[in-house]
Amino acid sequence: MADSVRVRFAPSPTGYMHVGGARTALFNFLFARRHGGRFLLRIEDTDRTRFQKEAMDEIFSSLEWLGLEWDEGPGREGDVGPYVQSERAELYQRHARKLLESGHAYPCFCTPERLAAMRQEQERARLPGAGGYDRHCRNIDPEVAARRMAAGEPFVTRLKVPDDRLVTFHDEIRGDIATRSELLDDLVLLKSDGLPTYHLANVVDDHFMDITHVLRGDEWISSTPRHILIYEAFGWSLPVFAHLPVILAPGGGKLSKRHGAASVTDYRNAGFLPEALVNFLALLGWAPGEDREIMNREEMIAAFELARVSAKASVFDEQKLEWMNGQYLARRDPQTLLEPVTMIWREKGWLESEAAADPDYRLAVIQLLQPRSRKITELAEQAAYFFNDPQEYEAKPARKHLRAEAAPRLRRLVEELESLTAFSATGLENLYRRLAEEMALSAGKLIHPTRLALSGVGHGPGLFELMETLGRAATLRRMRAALEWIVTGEEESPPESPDSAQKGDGQ
RNA sequence: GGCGCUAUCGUCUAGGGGUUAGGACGGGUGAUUCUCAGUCAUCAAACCGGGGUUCGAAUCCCCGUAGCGCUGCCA
Repeated sequence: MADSVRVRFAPSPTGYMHVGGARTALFNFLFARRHGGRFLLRIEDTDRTRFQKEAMDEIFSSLEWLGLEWDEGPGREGDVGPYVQSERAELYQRHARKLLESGHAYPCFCTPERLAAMRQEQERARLPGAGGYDRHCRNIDPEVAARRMAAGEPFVTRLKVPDDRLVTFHDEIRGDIATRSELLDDLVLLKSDGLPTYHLANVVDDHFMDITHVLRGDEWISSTPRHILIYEAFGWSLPVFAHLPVILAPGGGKLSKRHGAASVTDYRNAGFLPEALVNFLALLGWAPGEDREIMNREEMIAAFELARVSAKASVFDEQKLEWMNGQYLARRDPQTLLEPVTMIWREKGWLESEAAADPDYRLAVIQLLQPRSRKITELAEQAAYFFNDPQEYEAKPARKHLRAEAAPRLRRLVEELESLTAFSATGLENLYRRLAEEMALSAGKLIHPTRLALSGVGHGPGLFELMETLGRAATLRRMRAALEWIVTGEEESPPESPDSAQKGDGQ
């Protein structure tokens, strides 16, 4: 199985785990599974100044939450580890030395100051086609260079980029891409701190980790010719390349925290389900070709093809994500929602009552709200009246349904409800229908005032299910309170906005 | 500035020389119903511009324009 597929996701632990990164990881994962290959995780932490421990933890927890299990990587050692680049420094140094010895690279003693001045000068002169390192150290006499190195003078190792070469490679998504080598400058392979740059580490690792397909963000397209030159310098064979399109924010531009949510953690906290986020991300830049949208993991794996990945950047449409999340939320086993939703309720301090302590009660509430919520947070927030009697009534429906004429009807309902034997959804519905007929009213004239009395808002689950869940005691208590409110004529008081109960995004 | 990548409804996309240019989200309308959500039905909504190739171009080629990326001892 020497030539079976091996792909990797190689994030750098320098910040939060962006959904774009998650999508790259997902495509790698799907591709590996599709071909019965291996999905590796490699941590690219060669920039010590930008390294963040929390970022590393976030990479792990985000991938785990999304269910993107890596076959090899930190915590799951394979034959080609370690999988953290800072632990492989010696390997890169050895290979940089090889290139120095073979004449493919040379030491560069230029100071950061000189390089900055050089760049400034280039900028000023606006040299067409130039730019990049000016090869100042490329032709230092080898003897001199060796002496300076031995003397401990700091240096970096640079690749000796050949002149006048056409560097070509095939991208599985975009086709053939060609670049003239003289447009590439002599890039740094090994930094003066002894750690490799991304370019060197990436090539060396992909080679020794037997990576067969490099699927990465398209910001790497212009680096790929450099990487190819490095492969050639070592005499190594090339992996297959495929550059994935980027994910943009709605206005265009990078999706960042400024747009609200950008990281996997943000979406998790906002109440999204991992399977919904995965499904949504999969469809950003890829389409199975049939008009399918909702797909589980196995279906996505079975259908995934690189040839069907788009080359075009796509905009992250949160509304569609919400719709998709709602689809998954409605179909979720309510039992699996109990824990996350309870957590939110507990934070809100809604679980004080005896009824709320009962998991069966909470489960019933979840089932009632499930089909009318798009996010876990939204579901949780909608449940306020299941735990506390309404303190006020939504103004608009209250004006309509809690008028003076509703009072006698509510009074009658209270009487009947006190003695109703079957306090169940069907029993309640029968009662309401019967009374409506008896009183020569439409059922709505009874239903709406009751809903207001019980929930304080004009929308929500079916009234009879609501009553059954709330139970007789709470139902009667709330109806009497509403009656009191009507009688004491408080109707002018609540100047609250008609839809103040909306607006549901978790904080 | 240089180099590169990209370009179908507002958004995600299907299609790839001859199609009523299809689906989904969002929006409109209607049905169901006690409200909301859901569901179902239905409507509006697109081939960036200009040249070329061709009997015929959204599709192939070129140019332009726009967006994005790279141009670091960052990844």
